[in-house]
Amino acid sequence: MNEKFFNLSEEKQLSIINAGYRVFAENSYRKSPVSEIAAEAGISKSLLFHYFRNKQELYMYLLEYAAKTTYSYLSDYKCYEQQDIFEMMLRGLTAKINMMKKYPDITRFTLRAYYETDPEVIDDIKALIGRTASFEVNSNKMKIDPSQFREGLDLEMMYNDMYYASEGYLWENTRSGIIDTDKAERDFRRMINFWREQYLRKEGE
Amino acid sequence: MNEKFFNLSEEKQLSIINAGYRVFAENSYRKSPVSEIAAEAGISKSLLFHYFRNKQELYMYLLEYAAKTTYSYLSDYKCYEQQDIFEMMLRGLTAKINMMKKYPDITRFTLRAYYETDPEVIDDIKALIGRTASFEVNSNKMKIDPSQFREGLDLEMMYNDMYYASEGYLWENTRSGIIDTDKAERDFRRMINFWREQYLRKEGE
DNA sequence: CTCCCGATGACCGCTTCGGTCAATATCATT
DNA sequence: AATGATATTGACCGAAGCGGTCATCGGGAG
Repeated sequence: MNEKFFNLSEEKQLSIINAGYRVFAENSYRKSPVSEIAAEAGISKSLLFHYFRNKQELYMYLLEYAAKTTYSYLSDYKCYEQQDIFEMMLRGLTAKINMMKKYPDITRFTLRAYYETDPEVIDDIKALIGRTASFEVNSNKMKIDPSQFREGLDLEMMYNDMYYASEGYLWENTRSGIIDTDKAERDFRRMINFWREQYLRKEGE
Repeated sequence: MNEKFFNLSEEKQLSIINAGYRVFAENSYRKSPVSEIAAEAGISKSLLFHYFRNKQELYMYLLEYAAKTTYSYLSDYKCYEQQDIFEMMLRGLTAKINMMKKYPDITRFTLRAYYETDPEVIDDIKALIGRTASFEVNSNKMKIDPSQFREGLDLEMMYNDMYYASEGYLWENTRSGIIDTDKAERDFRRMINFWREQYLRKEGE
């Protein structure tokens, strides 16, 4: 790819990147027109092909950028260093929300990439997945002290409930395209407090 | 549309309908090729155009069929007649799961239709939504007796939690295309029992 | 043998796509 | 103002894919 892309203002770069995420998130790789990305980014198709040799290169740049970005957000918010599972949850969700503030469609893009089957990109995608997947697994490695929770609580079910509810909320509020990130953050805080109230052992029990 | 379509065996009709749901669920209306639907249904494109005058008519048939099917499943399982909120939840989810057994992509299709913007179909879609939306609203009309729940429980949060967790589970297990419906039903039962345990007032409290 | 009809492959005109390129607009330097 | 280098574009191309049509095929009933 052309190094001149990095000389662009961050704003311009962002508008291209986010246009790419939007279009590739909504259509399969093959049916995502480069022209639509260029138009949405406010530049001509020719110029876009000036920065990226072809469609495949553009796509792969976006994919790798997404992986790097996701990892850096997760690191910045110290999601996996928490011992308190609620705190971990909150940080993870806050990280995600803040990432979506800057890259509204990056999550949908990544997800669609995960299931992409086009022969032009599938090999590279799988390679990248294999290279990055190892980070996410250790979310289950947490050693949590059962004594802090209510008696008889099924911890696995608790985790499932919280995980699925978060995913469900995000999905429900993402699929229309735009999400009110501030409201989402407030809702998450409320939700996690609710879970604390529900699952944690009460004083004197 | 051509009445001869209804003379086909149910199996053949199903294969056409489900092929349509799959393709229209994965691409926007405009980018969904009729040829792909025909191929997946195991018939020629010409024959498909023999049953449906054009793409628009095929789409609208699928959409109305989806609305009718959804309504009939929800009715059959008596989802909205329940007084117990957990029972209502279970029935609603069971209905959905069983519908997906027969029509694996109908939910994704309906959802995508909801956000479709193509001028060729948008007016008809909105008309149909306006005609059918009135059914779904009354899920909130339930009069539930707060005394059966744990003291101080935020009922709205409880409902949100259950709703989003269900959506999250379905989404997480649907997006790959195939869902193990039997496992999903077992998981839902487990989940709802977990919620009962969590939210309901215990004996002697 | 023939009539009928379910079913198809070949085909058409049109649009859209990825990608190129010559030409223009922009701007700093002299 | 002239020059040259760079940023940016619109017009264009060949190929592919699209929705939709139609002449034709094949097989079962009479």
